[in-house]
Amino acid sequence: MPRSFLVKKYFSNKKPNYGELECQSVVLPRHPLAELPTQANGSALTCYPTGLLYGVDSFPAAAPASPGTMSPSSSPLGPLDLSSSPFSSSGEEDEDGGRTSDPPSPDALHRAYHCTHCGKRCGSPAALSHHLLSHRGAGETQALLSLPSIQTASATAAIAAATTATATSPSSSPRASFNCKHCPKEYASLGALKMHIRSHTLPCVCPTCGKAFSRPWLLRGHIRTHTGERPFSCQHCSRAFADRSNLRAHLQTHSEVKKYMCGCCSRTFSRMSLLHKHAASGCCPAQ
DNA sequence: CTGGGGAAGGGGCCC
DNA sequence: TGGGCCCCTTCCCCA
Repeated sequence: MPRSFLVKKYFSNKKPNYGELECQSVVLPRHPLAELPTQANGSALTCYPTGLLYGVDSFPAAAPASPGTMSPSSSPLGPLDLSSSPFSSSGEEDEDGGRTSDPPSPDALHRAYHCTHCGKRCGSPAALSHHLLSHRGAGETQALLSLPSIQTASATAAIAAATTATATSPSSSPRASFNCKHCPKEYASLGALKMHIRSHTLPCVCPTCGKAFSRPWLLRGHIRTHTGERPFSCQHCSRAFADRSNLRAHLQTHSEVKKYMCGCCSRTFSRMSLLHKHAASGCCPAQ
């Protein structure tokens, strides 16, 4: 999920204050990515990823082309000021140190329309998206329909092979680029590419059920589904959650004014998915 | 149909 | 450079 348009680190503030979770306001990008076909469901991952078929991610790898860069003013789904929320812990706005999905500033948006490959300036996200296609060679868009079997035990070797074999410099790019061997994605750093490749090799295997994950912490979260551990408790009710993001979503249910607002009817929702459903149901037929 | 919970994916940042 | 953690987002399922 391209989220690079989210400038999360305006200043350093590593430790989150979960008392502020309820009063965060976020951008409500209504982007077509939500309608893109998704990858294999969970059941397909319950065994080693032998012979997995990976769908072609035809979406431009460069995040700025994501519709998420659209100007908030262009969307009916605008940010919502929740300063009046009854569960606001402090009443101060944006206390989270920029870790929210608040709309990027106009200046940031302006910068987002620059091609990360050649620096070309585009007038709109769509123009940038179209321009980015010019950087994509035919070979890059090949579908990986027959990914070689990769046992998790050899994941490290696979990563090494993939990175060394794919660290290339696109002919049209002024700087080094690292292309994934298994999908069309490309990254500016080797580390980012290696991180991505883990999503193909899935080196973290659950000892209980054998399900494989790309990151150790993903595996830890999964293990909680076996152990029943729920370390994230709601301060407003007795509920507890295994996942912090789920707690964050739950906290929205305690707020009278949810942070995802429909720009047409001003209804608010606790989750963006609910807002998307609402929009798709015909509230905003022009959108 | 809507709202909410559970589970998971993945990029970015910090150490 | 890599691990750990951050956050956001999505899908699925159920009430």
